[in-house]
Amino acid sequence: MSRQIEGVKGMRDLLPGEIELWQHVEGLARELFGRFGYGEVRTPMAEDTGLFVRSVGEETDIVGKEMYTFDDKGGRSLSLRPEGTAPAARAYIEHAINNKEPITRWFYMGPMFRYERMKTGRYRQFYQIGAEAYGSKEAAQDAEMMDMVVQFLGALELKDVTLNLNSLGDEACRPAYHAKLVEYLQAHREELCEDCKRRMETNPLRVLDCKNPTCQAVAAAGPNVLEFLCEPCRAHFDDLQRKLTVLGIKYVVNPRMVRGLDYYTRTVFEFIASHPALGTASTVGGGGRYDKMMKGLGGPDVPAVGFAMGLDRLVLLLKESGRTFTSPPDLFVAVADEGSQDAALALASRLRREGLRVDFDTRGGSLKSQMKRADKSGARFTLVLGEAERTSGQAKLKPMAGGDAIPVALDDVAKTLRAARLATAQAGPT
RNA sequence: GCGGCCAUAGCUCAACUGGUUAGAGCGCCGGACUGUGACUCCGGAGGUUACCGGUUCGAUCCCGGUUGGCCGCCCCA
Repeated sequence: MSRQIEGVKGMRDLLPGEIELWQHVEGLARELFGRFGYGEVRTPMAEDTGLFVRSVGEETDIVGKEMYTFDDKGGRSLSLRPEGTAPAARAYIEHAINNKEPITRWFYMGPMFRYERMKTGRYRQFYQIGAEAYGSKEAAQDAEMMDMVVQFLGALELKDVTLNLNSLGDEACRPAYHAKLVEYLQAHREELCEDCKRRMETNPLRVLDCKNPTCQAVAAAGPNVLEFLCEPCRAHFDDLQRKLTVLGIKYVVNPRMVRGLDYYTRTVFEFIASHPALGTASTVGGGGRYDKMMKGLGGPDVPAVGFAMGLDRLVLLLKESGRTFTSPPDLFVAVADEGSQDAALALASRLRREGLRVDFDTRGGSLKSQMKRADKSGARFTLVLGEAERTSGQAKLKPMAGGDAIPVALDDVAKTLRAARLATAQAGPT
């Protein structure tokens, strides 16, 4: 018995009706990021597994248990990319971009893959829009990038998104904090939940953002990462906050925000949305500075800062807002008699060549059924083409929303429709 | 990876403690109205009740497994 073939768990199809939302978000990103001087890059979906192990970190959940890893026929270990920063860095290094220009701004969008349990706003193939800025260690670069995200979320008209900010220090000051934190946690070991007892060994920073109330209390009373920052890190963080203020960007300093990727130094940030539809998937974007990663991958010693947003979650919020982004046809061409089929096909072709969106039922059928189809298509006007129109060269544009039909010469249809479209645009969105 | 809930038409859901031919609304197609959609009325198509197995005279219903979906934990986008 042949079983129905289904899509892979956690990977879904995006069909017309929904895809317009995705295109809207992607289009805004391309336009806006371009304004900030970011150029689009596309890297392969699969990379050498070692790339992620060395950048994201062997002990992270992402690398430790969420990667789609497989051997190709040549015996190489490949992994479907679980995030976009490492592949972009690899490309930057491989093409020796640092020798060509001092500052490089890149953005990317596309699918990422993580093998994990699905729920709202979380999929095994999910989509990110991200950006990376290479070559500047200045806080101004961090601020510019956050400004770009803020402007982007604004363009999407998404409300109730909070910017959370923190600094994790660098190789000069982090070890001291790390040691102090472990020492503190050891002393309070019995108050922590089971997970946190384990985290103490594997990744003590993670205890800081445990959701367990008791753990939160312990963490809150413990050493504060910001108080351990060395002078240069302190100055960088202060500078960043000053610049955000200059830009009018609101933020919250959250000294207990850590992130699940090991490559971050100094600045880390997250954009958190409060909409209930997201459930526990409230982080719509996040990123930070990774000044040491390039060198760690065997590349040049180039500082960088980057972020990624979850396109799936942005689309979810946009869907909740109830806004629609479909563009219905300008005109539906209906055929009154079989003898007019060819003329209708040719008319539609001509109008499309002139830039209009034209729908046309190639099956023909009764005029009534074509009218139903025209109604459903959402077309603003319908033109019925039959023998009478062909001989007279005159037709009528029937407004589907109601009102009087507009008489029009068959040669002037495009002109008339464009004028109508303009009139609507000037009247404002409805 | 752990815990809980769920799966009937394209969609949202029915089917009385296991009992003939699994229904409705919406949607789709056609007609009433043979050159004009929406509203109304009439008709039609569409199901191996997710899949596999078990209990039973008999399973959409009870049991087990598989697959998929939802929620919490974990983690993240």
